Amino acid sequence: MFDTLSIKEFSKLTGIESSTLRYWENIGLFTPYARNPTNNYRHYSTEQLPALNFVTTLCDLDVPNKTICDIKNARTPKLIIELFDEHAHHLNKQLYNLSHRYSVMQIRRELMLQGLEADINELSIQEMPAMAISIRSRNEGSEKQTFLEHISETALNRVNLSFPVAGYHESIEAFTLNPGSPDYFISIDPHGTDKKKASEYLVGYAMGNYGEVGDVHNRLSAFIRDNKLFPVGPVYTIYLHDEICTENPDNYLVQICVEIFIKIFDKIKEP
Amino acid sequence: MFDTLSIKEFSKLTGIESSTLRYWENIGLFTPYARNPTNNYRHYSTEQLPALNFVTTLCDLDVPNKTICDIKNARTPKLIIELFDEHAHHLNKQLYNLSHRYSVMQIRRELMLQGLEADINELSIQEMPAMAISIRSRNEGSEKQTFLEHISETALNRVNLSFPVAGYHESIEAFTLNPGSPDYFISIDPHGTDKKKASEYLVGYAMGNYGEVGDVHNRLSAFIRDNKLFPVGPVYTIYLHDEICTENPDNYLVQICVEIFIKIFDKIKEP
DNA sequence: TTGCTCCTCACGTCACGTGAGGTGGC
DNA sequence: TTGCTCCTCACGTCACGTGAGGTGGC
Repeated sequence: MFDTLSIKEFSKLTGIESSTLRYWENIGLFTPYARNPTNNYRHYSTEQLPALNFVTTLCDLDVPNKTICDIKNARTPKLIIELFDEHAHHLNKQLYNLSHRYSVMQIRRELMLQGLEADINELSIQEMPAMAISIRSRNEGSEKQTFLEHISETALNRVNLSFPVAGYHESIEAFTLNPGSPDYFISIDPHGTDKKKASEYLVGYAMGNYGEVGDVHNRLSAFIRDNKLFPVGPVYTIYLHDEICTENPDNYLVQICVEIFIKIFDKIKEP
Repeated sequence: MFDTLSIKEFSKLTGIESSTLRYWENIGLFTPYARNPTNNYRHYSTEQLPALNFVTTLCDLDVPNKTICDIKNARTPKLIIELFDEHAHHLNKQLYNLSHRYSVMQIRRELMLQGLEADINELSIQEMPAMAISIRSRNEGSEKQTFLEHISETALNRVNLSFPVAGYHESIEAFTLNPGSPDYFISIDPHGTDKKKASEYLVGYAMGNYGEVGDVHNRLSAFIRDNKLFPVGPVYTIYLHDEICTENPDNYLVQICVEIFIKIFDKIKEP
């Protein structure tokens, strides 16, 4: 008789917990090579490693234990190919979901940090890099939606919702007129096919629930007037802090970016 | 008072099962907006969607319900960033595992199909494309390992094991001498950095447990002699059917590929 | 009275993990 | 006698799902 391993040794060799090995025996998934007749100890053998590999490989593919049991004694290449085909879709979906969640986490981390580091009482002119976004919907019709109405309408689409929400106003005038109802609702989505242009922006902040921006539109207008700026492009309202990181909507932090004209004179001054 | 939704309506809006909503209320994770005082029905509101988004976003990141409960009323950007940082590693590992499993499934599917379509009693000359592999270990020393010994020694490395095992003999002579103990053990790993060369191969098959090839080495030698072939390269023994798709080791199917010299005369004849 | 939606509460499920109490051989 | 490894068996865990029995308003 060749070498045989105790449950502890076999557990160490394979990385599978003793409790799991006992459970797998109970449900008939994987049985020890033999039992010691006097003390009833389990004995495993290295000859069983291929049999174990069958079990762990299918486990890893999220095939239920019950199914593995059922096909164990009847497995054929045809059957396993069919099983794989069934599970391919499932795995693919999981893979997509997981990478999506990872993106959500990363972009939210980034925005939260920006919020923490921002001087939220000041207005400033910043050169901002391009940022991928995706358009959720155009906000048109007789009654323009607010952020909350938009969120309510698209609640089903959880994939979209989990990326931070933002608004897009076509001009500073549109923003000033109705800060809470942008012309487009967008998502800060790193895989989005649209872009927030790399450009010079006048940047301000406001705190409050979705759509509430306090007096920031007045302060922005005054700043533009005083500094003789030329706001040219759209206005982005980007929620850096939202329900994910604070309970009280009064603490939501929104960044307002107004694209401005880069004065040619300043440009020339640069090296 | 504005519009309020029944549990069924809210479930439909959000895609979350009624039973889950009830469970989440039980553990204090997510509470309805109000209750009807007479019949005790739950009422939900669209105003709750951000609060729900907080819960589902963290759920999606595999944060335990208990943890979500605990931080719900104390969440701050700092805390959430810390939580994300903790989970980033976890998610990354999952992502890696999942894509690995997908690869395992795909390559196994491919090999199983090849096994099903092969005429296993015939020898043939085939032009085979390059195939990515990875070297598991060199098989050297006084006593050369068999496949089973190798599998036993590397059992802990489940990631490696789940790819199909193959052998690499440096020459047809080495293979004939000891078919069950190759010079290298390799994995059929689509992301491997090594390669089975694209070339013309003499291909045969054998059935049986790891290392058992019956008389195929004799048949290969005879074929080479009769057809005046020049075996130049290594010999690959690739398990197309193994423990994953059949219980009885007698049914394992191994493909033997002997790289042969492509006669220049034949080459010139091609268009 | 009949449907209908909702309610509570207990128990089931899946794949284990834990812990109590006991055994065999050095 | 003391450790040590192993045993069985019952119960716990996590995040729900299911199903029985009952209620309120049309």
